[in-house]
Parts: sequence; C-alpha cells; structure tokens
Amino acid sequence: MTFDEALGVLKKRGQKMTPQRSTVLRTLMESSRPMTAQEVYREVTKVHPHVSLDTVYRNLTLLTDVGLVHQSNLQNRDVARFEFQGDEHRHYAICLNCHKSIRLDWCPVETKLMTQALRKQFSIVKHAFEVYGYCAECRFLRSASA
Amino acid sequence: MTFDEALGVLKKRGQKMTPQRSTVLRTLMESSRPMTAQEVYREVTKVHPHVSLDTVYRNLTLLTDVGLVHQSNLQNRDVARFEFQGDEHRHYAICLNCHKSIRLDWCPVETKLMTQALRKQFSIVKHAFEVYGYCAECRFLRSASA
DNA sequence: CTATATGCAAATGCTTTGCAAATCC
DNA sequence: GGATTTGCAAAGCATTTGCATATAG
Repeated sequence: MTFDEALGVLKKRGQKMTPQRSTVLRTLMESSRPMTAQEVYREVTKVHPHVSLDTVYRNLTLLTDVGLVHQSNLQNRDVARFEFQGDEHRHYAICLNCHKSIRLDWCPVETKLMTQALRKQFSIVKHAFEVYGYCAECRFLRSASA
Repeated sequence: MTFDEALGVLKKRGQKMTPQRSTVLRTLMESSRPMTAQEVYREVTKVHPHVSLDTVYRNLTLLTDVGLVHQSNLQNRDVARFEFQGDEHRHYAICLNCHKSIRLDWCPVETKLMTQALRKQFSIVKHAFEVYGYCAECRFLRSASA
C-alpha cells in the first residue's frame, strides 16, 4: 500500500492530515519491525521537535482503529507495539532473551481448519498471535552456559 | 490435573505451599474462564480477608512461570487475565462488545504446517492467540440497530 | 533454622484525559 | 468557520518493588 493510498483511507473517514500524523504514519510505513509508542515518538521528534507523546499515542490509536496499523502486545507485560499493516499483516516469534522479533509467514486465521467452525458463531474483526521462546543464537548461548 | 498433582509441580521446584498460594491456585482451577488479578484477589479475600493484592500478583506470576497457569492479555489494552491450564491450554474468541470469552477447540501451535518451519530456528516456550470480534448475539444487535 | 513468602506502602511506567489554543479543509 | 487536532500538564491504573516481619519445611 502506498502512502497516498493510506491517506485515502483516512480521508474517506473524514480525518484530517496534519504534519504530525503524516510523520507517524510514514514512520510506521518505513519501519521493518513493530515499534513501541516511544520509538515512534523518538522518530517523529527528529522531524517535528515539538510533538508530544500523547499526540503520538492518539495517532497510533486512530491508525489502529482505521485498520492501517496493527497493535501487538507482548504477553510478557511489555509495552504495546505498532506496525503498519496496509492490506496484509504479520505475526512474530519473539525471543524471551534478546527480544528480537522473527517474522512468521503464517497466519492462524487464514487457516480454514480454524475459521470454518468459528465464523458460524462469531464475526472476526482482528486477532493476536505471538510465539515466545528462544531464537537460534540465544538458545545456543543458554545450552552452552548450562 | 488434580490439585495434588499441581502441588507436586510446585514442590518439585522447591516452592512452599502457603494458604494464600493454595487459594490462588484453587480459585483458578475452579474457574471456568480466565480471571483478572483483581477477580482472583476478590475470591481469595473471601477465604483470607487479609491477603494483599501484590501477593496475588506474585503468585500469579509464579504459577505462570511454573507453567500451571496461562496468562493472556486482551489486545485492547485491557488487563491481563489468568487461567489454570494444567496439561492442556485453551484459546478464546473475545467479543468486543460484551467481552464474553468463547473457547476455541483449536491451537495454532499444534498445527504442523506452522511449527515445522519455525522449530528449526526457534525453540517455542509459549504463545498467545486470541481472536476479537462480535459474538452471535452482539452481531445481531448491531445489524438490527444499523 | 533458613529460605521463602507475605503485607504494607510507595514507586514505576505505559497510557489516557481535560482543556484551551492552534490548525486543517 | 467549524470540527478536528495538538500541546501541556495532570491523572489513571495495572503492575512491581523495597523492606521488615512472618511462616513453611
């Protein structure tokens, strides 16, 4: 999805386009991994030194509501993370040691096996799927030290 | 899993069994749905009026670490929820309107399609999977009012 | 007897909100 | 011009932590 297409989605909903909002959106679009609100804030600050953190939060929430952005929570009581999803989205395996995100090319909700039964009694809006464990490197380090 | 078997898991790790801890464990074992820390606290209070909320939190964390309890976060920036899982665990579809949890009889990580590729580069410790949307009743109400 | 667990109270840190001023369309 | 958005500051709220005391094994 292009930046202009994303803008179209916002305009269709009667949302205005401010410099701050467009920078938040662009930041997420250019990122290759899910970002925390703080990380987005830091990036946006480079362009607009006067943004406030709450503006970033408000925009992240708006973009998520509109469906342009996907929010994921680490199960480990960690902070929320946001990523641009456009038309397709991703899931991640997250290392409990180094916190690296490894992208999965698989989505449980696209599995017929699961959806067939569920869709009859439930209309799916969104979903969360995350795997936690140890990446190859950290697994190696752990087995070495044990 | 019986209560005594669960105790065995704790003893094996050198954990002590206190009245508070055993009540937290029993509460989760007897619950048919995931509970928030506050809900557990309220239940435990009925038996031990003097428990503190942080003791409940500490025990929930311990039981989760040990693997007896499964923690789920609602993606909607809601509070964490805990449920006894014993040997098998569950996933839920959560209604965005009435917040009802509908149990799924399906787990993405038990799908060979997904695990084959992942296990080569990652050792899975736990995972989170939740579906959000509208249950049959709330879907009906929404379409009626629209 | 010693490690573990508890209670209390205070702190932490992410996220949200009220309000007046600024700004987009 | 009128609704939306921003910035500031303060509040909210789930969760965590330090520390002295109590308790399990």
